[in-house]
Amino acid sequence: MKIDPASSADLSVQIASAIRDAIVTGRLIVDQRLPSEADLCDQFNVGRTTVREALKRLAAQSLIRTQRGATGGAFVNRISFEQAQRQQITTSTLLLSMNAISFETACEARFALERACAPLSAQRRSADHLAAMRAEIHRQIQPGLTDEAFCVSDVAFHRALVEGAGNPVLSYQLAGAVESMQPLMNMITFTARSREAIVALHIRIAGALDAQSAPDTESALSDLEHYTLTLGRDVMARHARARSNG
Amino acid sequence: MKIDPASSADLSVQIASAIRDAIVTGRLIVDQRLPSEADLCDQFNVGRTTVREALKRLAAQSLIRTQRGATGGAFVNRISFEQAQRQQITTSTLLLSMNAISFETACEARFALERACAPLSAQRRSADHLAAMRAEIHRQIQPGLTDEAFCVSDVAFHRALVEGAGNPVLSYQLAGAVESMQPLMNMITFTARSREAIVALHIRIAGALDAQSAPDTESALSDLEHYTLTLGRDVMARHARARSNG
DNA sequence: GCTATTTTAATGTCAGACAATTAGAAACGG
DNA sequence: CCGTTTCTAATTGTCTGACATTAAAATAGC
Repeated sequence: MKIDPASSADLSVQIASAIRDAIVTGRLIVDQRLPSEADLCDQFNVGRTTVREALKRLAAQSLIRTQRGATGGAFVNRISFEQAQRQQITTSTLLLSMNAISFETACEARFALERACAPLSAQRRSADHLAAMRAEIHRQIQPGLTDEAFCVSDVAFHRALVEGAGNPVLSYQLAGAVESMQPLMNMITFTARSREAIVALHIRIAGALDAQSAPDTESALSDLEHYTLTLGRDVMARHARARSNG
Repeated sequence: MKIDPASSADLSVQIASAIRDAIVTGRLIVDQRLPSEADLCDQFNVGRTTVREALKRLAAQSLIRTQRGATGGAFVNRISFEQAQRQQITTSTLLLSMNAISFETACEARFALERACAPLSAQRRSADHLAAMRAEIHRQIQPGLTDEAFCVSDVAFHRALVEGAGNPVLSYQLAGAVESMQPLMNMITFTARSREAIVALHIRIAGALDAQSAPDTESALSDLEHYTLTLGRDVMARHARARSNG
């Protein structure tokens, strides 16, 4: 592992890259201890500040974890699905909020991805998944439910659908994608009437999965997409009218 | 923005979280300049080292960028699709390589996701996308092509398919997912015979998209999935045999 | 042999200094 | 007055040395 002190790039960036590369290519393996900060200073011929900033960069990406104490140090971290998903969600959420993504585009992507797991979910969903979905449906018809709680329940419903596919990789990718689009979705405020329609579609989806019918699941999801899109357009139109009037 | 000096968590972690929160919730907006390091030291009542480590953590997530000089400082970064995707790919690649994901699981997820954009791609693909796919097919039948180059071309082919859907959000999610699974896919070494079969399926896919037929595209993709799975199983079996013999 | 204490090796934080970079202000020359 | 050069100031990047904190291991005491 070498760095180029003459390079214009910051030393801490170079060191972080060098170590990251060692991890990605497998030269450093999970749970292996990195040299101590002092050793790294010697190896790279830099001050401790610089080494530490490099390590913090890697820690921010969950590539390493650090431990204090006599037998402490920095260790290559086995990244978990949860950690990876959390990072993906913050990145994607910011990406979407900062880049003027239209509601139509987000909605289309979201349901396209979700439909991807419909056949698998229809085939494999367990009784537990169905029960989880129906529990969320039941929550969604409670009269006093706030908009926020409705949205949370909505996410939980769709997550159960995704989990039903029984593929952790798919769950990871889809749940992250769906969740990162949630803020955009949440711009829709739900009238009593629209909640009713959404719950009706949720019931259709749960029923289709219960019957293990992939086509019915997909068509119910498509209908939900179109309905969501309609709701979104209404909200946009109302906003536009409000802007031009006031 | 406040931190708790009594908390067990590292100060630099707390400070990074506080600033991250301000960015995610929109209290700090894109291109806005953060206070200088010295100001942040005063605000949080910590040393400069601590502030700097917090900023490096945020920089590692592409949440901020820093600039030296008189009017320099740390600025909220507008994260680009490319940046976000690069991060997602390194995270996902490590996640998969570190968590004993079976080839079957990865393969299933990969093609499920790719099939998600088949209908959109069939509907919207431009002549450019078709041309790009056919160019890759042409490259793939070159006799002297290395395995590596074949894989690269394969990724490019599928990326063109995904881009054909004309949805940047979908492209971002799918291209990242597909690319992060590539190392697993690359374990397959391609015989001349298997290349031929794969190219034939690529031709079918391109043809289906040319004809704007979503069902044909999906079925060709499914066949490619099954064929890839077969290849993968063969490789695994060979490896297992080699291990038990040697 | 068990418990309490000390040692030790590591990371976490601080303070102060200097280097490097960059924009803008000031000085200068035409 | 304008363009060029030089200086200045603000800011991040790096180094050094010190001390605080933590946690495991070695040691001492009983």
